[in-house]
Amino acid sequence: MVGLNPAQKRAVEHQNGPLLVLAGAGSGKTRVITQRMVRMMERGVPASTIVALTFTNKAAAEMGERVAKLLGKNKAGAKGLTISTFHSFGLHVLTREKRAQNQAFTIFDQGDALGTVKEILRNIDAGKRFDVPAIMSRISNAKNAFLLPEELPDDGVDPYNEITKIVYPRYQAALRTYSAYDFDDLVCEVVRVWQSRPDVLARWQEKVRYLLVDEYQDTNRAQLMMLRLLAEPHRNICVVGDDDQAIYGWRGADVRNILEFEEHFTGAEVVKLEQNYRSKQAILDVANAVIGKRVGVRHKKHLFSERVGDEKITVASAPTPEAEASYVVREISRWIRDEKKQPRDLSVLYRSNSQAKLIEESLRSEGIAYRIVGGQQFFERKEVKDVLSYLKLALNRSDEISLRRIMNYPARGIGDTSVERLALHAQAKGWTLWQGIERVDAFDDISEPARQGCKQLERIVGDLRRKILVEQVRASEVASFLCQQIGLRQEIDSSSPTPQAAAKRWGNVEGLMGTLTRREAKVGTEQANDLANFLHALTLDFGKEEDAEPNAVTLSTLHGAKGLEFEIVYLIGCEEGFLPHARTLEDRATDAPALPDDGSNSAKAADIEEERRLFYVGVTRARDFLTLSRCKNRAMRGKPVPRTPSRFLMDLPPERIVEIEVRDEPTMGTKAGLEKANALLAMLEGLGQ
DNA sequence: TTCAACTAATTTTTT
DNA sequence: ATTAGTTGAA
Repeated sequence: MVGLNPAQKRAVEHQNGPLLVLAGAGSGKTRVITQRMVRMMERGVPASTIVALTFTNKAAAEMGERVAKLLGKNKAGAKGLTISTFHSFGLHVLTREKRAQNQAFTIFDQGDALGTVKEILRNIDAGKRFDVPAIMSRISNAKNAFLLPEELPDDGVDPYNEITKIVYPRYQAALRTYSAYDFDDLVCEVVRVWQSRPDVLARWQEKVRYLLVDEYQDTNRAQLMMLRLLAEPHRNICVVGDDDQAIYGWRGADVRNILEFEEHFTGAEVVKLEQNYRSKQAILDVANAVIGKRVGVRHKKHLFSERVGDEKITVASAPTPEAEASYVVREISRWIRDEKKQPRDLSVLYRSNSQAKLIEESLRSEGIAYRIVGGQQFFERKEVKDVLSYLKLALNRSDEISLRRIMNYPARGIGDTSVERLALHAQAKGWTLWQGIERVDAFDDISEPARQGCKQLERIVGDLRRKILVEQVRASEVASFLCQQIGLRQEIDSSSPTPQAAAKRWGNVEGLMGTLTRREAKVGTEQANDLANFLHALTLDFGKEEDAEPNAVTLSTLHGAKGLEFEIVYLIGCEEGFLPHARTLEDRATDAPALPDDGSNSAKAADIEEERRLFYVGVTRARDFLTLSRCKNRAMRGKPVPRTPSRFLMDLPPERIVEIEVRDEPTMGTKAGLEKANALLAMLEGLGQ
C-alpha cells in the first residue's frame, strides 16, 4: 500500500502547475488522487483551498473515506477540504452567489425536465409527433455549449432542429417562472455568474487554489469552462482520467477535453499510469486487443500487469437468453459452492438494464443474494416522488411540475379538463398555476368538485408550508403528517393490484421517511431551509440503498460498473444490437447531435467507438476470471430473432480464448425451480378449497 | 371524472 | 411481452 511506482510517485509529488494523469484501468488512480491530496496537505497547503471534483456521489464519498483513512488521526487537517460532484459544487456556488439564497428554488431532475418539455409541446400543439428525450438532449447540448436559441443550427431539413429552436427558449422561460434549475444549470449558471461578475470569480479563485478532477474524460464543455475560469490565475489543476474509458459522450461529455488538456493548460506535466494492479495478464491481453483496434488515438497506452496466470477468457454461446441466464447462474453457484468464493467477488454485467431481468430471476430461484447497481432508483419511484412533490411545492409554489404531479393525486375531483382550464386562466392573468388555484373563485367555468379540490389542496399545502417554515417541524414529521392528510396509505392500498405490491409501495414511502429521520439525526440542526437543502441534495444524490446485503453478487450495467472490480466477471449479451447497441447502429436523424462536432468522424462511427470503450470497461472490471456470453436467438418485441455475435468478439486474441457451447436447459430444470413449481401447485390447490 | 379495455409503441447508458 | 397512453363507457 505504501509503495508507489515511479509514475504514481511523480503524480503524487507534482507541486504547482497543470498536471494530466492518464490512468489506465486498474492503475491505482484513486490511490494517486487521494495520496496526492494528503501529500499536499502535508506540505502545508491548507485543506480549505483544495477542491476535488467527481461525477458521482459514490466516487466523492469513497474519495473522502480514503483520504480520512490515510490521514489517520490527523483528521483535523482535512477540515474544510471539499470533495464533491460537479453538480453539488455548482449548487454550492449558486446558493451562495445568487439571490436564490433567499428565494426558494427547485432542482429539476431529468424527469421534471422532460415533463416540462412535454408540457411545452402540448401547449404548442406538437403533442406526440416528437421524441421528447431527443429534444431534451439537444437543449442540453445547446445549454452546455452556451448557445442561445437563435444560434442553433437552422438547416431547414432536420425537423428536430426546428422544433428544438422553438422549444428551447420556452423551456428556459419555464424554468425561470418555476424558479427551477435543471442539472445543466448547476454548472452553466455558475459559469455565467463568474463571467459576468469578475469580483465574484476573483473571490472563488482566491478560495480554490488547488483543483483536482476525477474521470476527466467525462467532462463536458461547460465543466471545462468552469475549471478554466477557476484555475486561471494559479493554474493548479490536476486532472485524472482515461480516454479509453470515455463512455458518456451521449450525454455531452467531450473526450477532447482530456485529449487537448495540454493545449488548454499549457506547460502541463503528463504522467501515464500503465501498470495495472488489478487483472491477470490474460485479461489485459484481451483488453489491449479491444482498444488496440480503436482509431484516432492521441495518448497511446499499453497496460501491463505483473499478475501472472494463464486462465483463458471464456466465450460462451447459448441458444437462448434463458439458457444463457441459467448457465451464468449455474456457474455462479458453482463458484460459491465448490470454490468457496464469496458472492461479492462475482458480478454480471450487461449493456442495458432490461437484460438483468432473467439473471435476477435465476439468482432468486437459486437463493443467491444479489444487488443491482443503478437500475430503477429509489427516489424515482412514483410514490416517493409524489411525497417529495408535495414537499417541494410547499417550499416553492412556482414549481408547476410538482404541482401538476400531485394536483389530482390522490383524486380530488380536479380532472384534466379542470387542470387545463386553470392553466389557461392563470396564463391569461399572468398568474402562476398555483395562484390560479388559490384564486379559483375568480373563474366561473370550474366545476364544483374541482373547485372543492382546489380548496382542499390549497389547505394541505398551506398547512405543510406553515409547519415547515413557521413551526419548523422536523421534515419526517411533516412527511408523515402529509401522508395522513392525503390518505396516502389508503390510496396505495386501493390502487395496487395486489396486497404485496401495495406493501412494497408503502415500504418505499416508509423508506423515504427513514431517510428523512436519518438525515435529521445526522444534521441535528433544524434550520428553516434545512428541508430545502435536503430536497436539493436528494435530487442530486438519489438514494444509495444502505440496507442492501453487502455480500451479494453484483448486477450492473456497463456504465454502472465503471470504477468497480470483481474477481469473476460475466459479461452477458455480447451481440450486435446490444454491444454495440442497436441505437448506435442505425442512423436515425433524431439521434444526431444538435451541434456539429469536430467532424472528423460520422456520429455513427464515433458512437460505435464509444461502444467499444464500453466493452473495454467491462473487460477490465475482471481480476481473475472473465466470461463473455452471447445468445444465438432472442425474442425481440414478440418474435424470435437470430442474433449475430458482437463484432468486438472478433478482435480477441485466439490464444487467450476458449469457446464453449451452452446447451439448452429444459425450463424449470433446476432443483430450486422444481421446488418452486411444487410450492406453486400446492398454493393453487390450497386456493381451490 | 373515473375506470376499464384497448392500442400502440418501446427498450441505453445518468448527474 | 410489457407498458404507457388513449379511447370509450358508466
